[in-house]
Amino acid sequence: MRTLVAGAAPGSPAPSERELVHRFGVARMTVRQAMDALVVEGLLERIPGRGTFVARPRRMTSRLSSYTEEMTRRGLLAESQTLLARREQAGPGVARALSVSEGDAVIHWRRLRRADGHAMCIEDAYLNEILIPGFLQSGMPTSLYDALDARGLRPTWAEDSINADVAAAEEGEHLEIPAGAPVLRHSRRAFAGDKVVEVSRSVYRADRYTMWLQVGAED
Amino acid sequence: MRTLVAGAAPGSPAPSERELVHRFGVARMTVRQAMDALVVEGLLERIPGRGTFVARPRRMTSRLSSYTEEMTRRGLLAESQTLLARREQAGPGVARALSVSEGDAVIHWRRLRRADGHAMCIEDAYLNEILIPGFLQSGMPTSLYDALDARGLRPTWAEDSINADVAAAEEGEHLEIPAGAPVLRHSRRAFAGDKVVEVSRSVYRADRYTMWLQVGAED
DNA sequence: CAGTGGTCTAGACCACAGT
DNA sequence: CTGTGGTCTAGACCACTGG
Repeated sequence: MRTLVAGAAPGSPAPSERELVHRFGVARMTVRQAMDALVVEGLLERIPGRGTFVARPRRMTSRLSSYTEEMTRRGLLAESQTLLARREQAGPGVARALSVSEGDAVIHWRRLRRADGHAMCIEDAYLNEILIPGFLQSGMPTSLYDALDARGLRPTWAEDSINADVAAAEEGEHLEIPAGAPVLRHSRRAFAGDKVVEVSRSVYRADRYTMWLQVGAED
Repeated sequence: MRTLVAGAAPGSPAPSERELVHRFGVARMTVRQAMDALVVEGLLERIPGRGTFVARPRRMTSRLSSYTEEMTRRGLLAESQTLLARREQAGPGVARALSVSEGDAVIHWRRLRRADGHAMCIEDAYLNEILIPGFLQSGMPTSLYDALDARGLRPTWAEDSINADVAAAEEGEHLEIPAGAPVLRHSRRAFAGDKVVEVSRSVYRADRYTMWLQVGAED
């Protein structure tokens, strides 16, 4: 049934409901229910009195993308340098954010991230070790989200907070900016289903990074 | 029909389809279609073999909200002081962002925004005068988004960019911070359908404002 | 005008929950 | 077992579009 839409160009007409009734020998309500599913998926568009058409792809609500994906999209080469990767006991803040108990084992992964060789941000990621046993031993992956994906834990949504601040001294050293230079701080709780799979705090050089996002959905 | 769901607690059962058939004297397909609409809206949840229930509110993909709505949600009183409201000719940047031609008439509206009486941000909004004729003459509304809504132009999605910076001298005067203090800059192109209805640049005091958003969708 | 989607009827059989 | 939603049939009338 989806084959009707498979490679069709946006705007091209789909077969009419009554034609599909004859072609498949089913009732029109049945045809309509099948097409309804494609309409809510955004693959088809009905226009009363005219017909049903292949919809132009709807603008997506901002998808959750990793640093690597984001930089690649900007045409930059993403690199990461691990500054720290170890097992820790969750402190009160991290425990609450990860929805674990204080003292539970978490993985703390700090990376300096570069784009085209230039220091861009420092990211502190915290992961629930229960969800990804053996993560540290298995060799650190390049992309955290890919690694989570391989375990069926790719985050699909997140709660983010963003604010402006100035760099602390040690942050400035890694980012190659003076202490007190403006930075963008980005905190994230990333979810797969209703499980928190990642909590992270990132600090970006304000002179090199502007966050882009699309909010809300078209229609 | 929605009254069936109006004040009901999440998880409470809705009347069964066959009961509604008897109550309203319509066919079951009709009842199902009406309920289907509520299901896709996320108000009802079907459980085969058990019944239909009032759904727990779905986590929303970040909705587009105005400053007023956002502050209200935080429990703060939003206030606005108009610093400037006039007709201008679009410069190159604003023209491109608003998808109009350079020199076309645009409305420029600058406001100092407060929360609980404290200076929070300065917002420069640009509107396409073609879309909202007589806007300046009709008395400035409190909420821009409400005013657009009344004209059927409530933005449903936007392209945002966010970065960190330091306050310029005149910004600092309005925001009551020294020049050079950290600020969050937020630019927005807001759309209703595929029409750009608002282009804005806001500058927030970093010490008072953290942006919160939810990105991606559950499921 | 003929063709389209939008809506509706009055039944039917199925798989599945709970008792 | 009964009741639920899931699916389906074979029609029907409507409002709208385009030629």
